[in-house]
Amino acid sequence: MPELPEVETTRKSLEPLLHQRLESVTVHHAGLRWPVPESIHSLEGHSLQAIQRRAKYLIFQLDHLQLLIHLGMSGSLRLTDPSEPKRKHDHLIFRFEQSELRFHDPRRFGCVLLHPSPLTQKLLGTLGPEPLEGGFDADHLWQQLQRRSASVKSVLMDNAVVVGVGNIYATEALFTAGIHPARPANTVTHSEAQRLTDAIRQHLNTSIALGGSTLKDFVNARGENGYFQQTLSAYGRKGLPCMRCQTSLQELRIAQRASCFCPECQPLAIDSFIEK
DNA sequence: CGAAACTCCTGAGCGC
DNA sequence: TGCGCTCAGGAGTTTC
Repeated sequence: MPELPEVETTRKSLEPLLHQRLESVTVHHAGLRWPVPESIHSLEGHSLQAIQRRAKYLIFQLDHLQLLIHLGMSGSLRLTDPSEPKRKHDHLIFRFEQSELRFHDPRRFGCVLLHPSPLTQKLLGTLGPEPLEGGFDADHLWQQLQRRSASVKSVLMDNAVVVGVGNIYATEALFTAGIHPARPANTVTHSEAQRLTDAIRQHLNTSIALGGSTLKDFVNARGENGYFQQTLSAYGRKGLPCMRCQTSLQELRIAQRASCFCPECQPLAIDSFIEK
């Protein structure tokens, strides 16, 4: 699933398209998260000037027009030779001068939209700060956590608080910071918020440095797990020994999402963490 | 306003 | 070999 590091890696990998002219757009399946607009064809004939990322959105600047793409749960963008046969779930094909860009998304949770529009302005307008930029720090996070009684994990995953922290990074950051995922957000101390902030940045930066290795679904030609998956300490490790204390990891469902944690390293009871 | 449930979708994994 | 089931989950929408 594309997390922020995968989206950033995708952005960088598409730089060969810069300054190429978009010859045509072919829509094979318009039924994404929102319908692909007919006006997508207005991009034809324009040249790609820049590719930016905001949260998990990619924004393609084509002269004065902007294309907004979100990869959802299962989306990917691939540069291919035009002679390569279309794969199942290749929903859009952007034909540039030198190569083709194909939007592939089996689950169709992604979207391809022209920006700005009322919808895209709403989508981008409610986003919180980027986790790797200056607007995100312990003060900001702590203030946001203070006003919420929901679990700290669900607040971390709220895009209005900070963008780009999905289930994997929230799970890992909470483990690293030693905070139980079900802790009410407003019980998190400022120093814990500092640890969380540091852990979120650390995990995102590490993953970007590894090229945003695909996580759960990735298996290489020899059937081995992806490298980044082997660096995970908590996500998907229910029943396995904690890498710190060997205690068996447990799993909760928080806001409909699997949440693994170490009951020793991430205590929930108040007296447990006050002693430390 | 916040919180929690619900929704979209397909492929993988499993039991039979 | 294949059927039916469950699960995975980003994030907008709905309901309270």
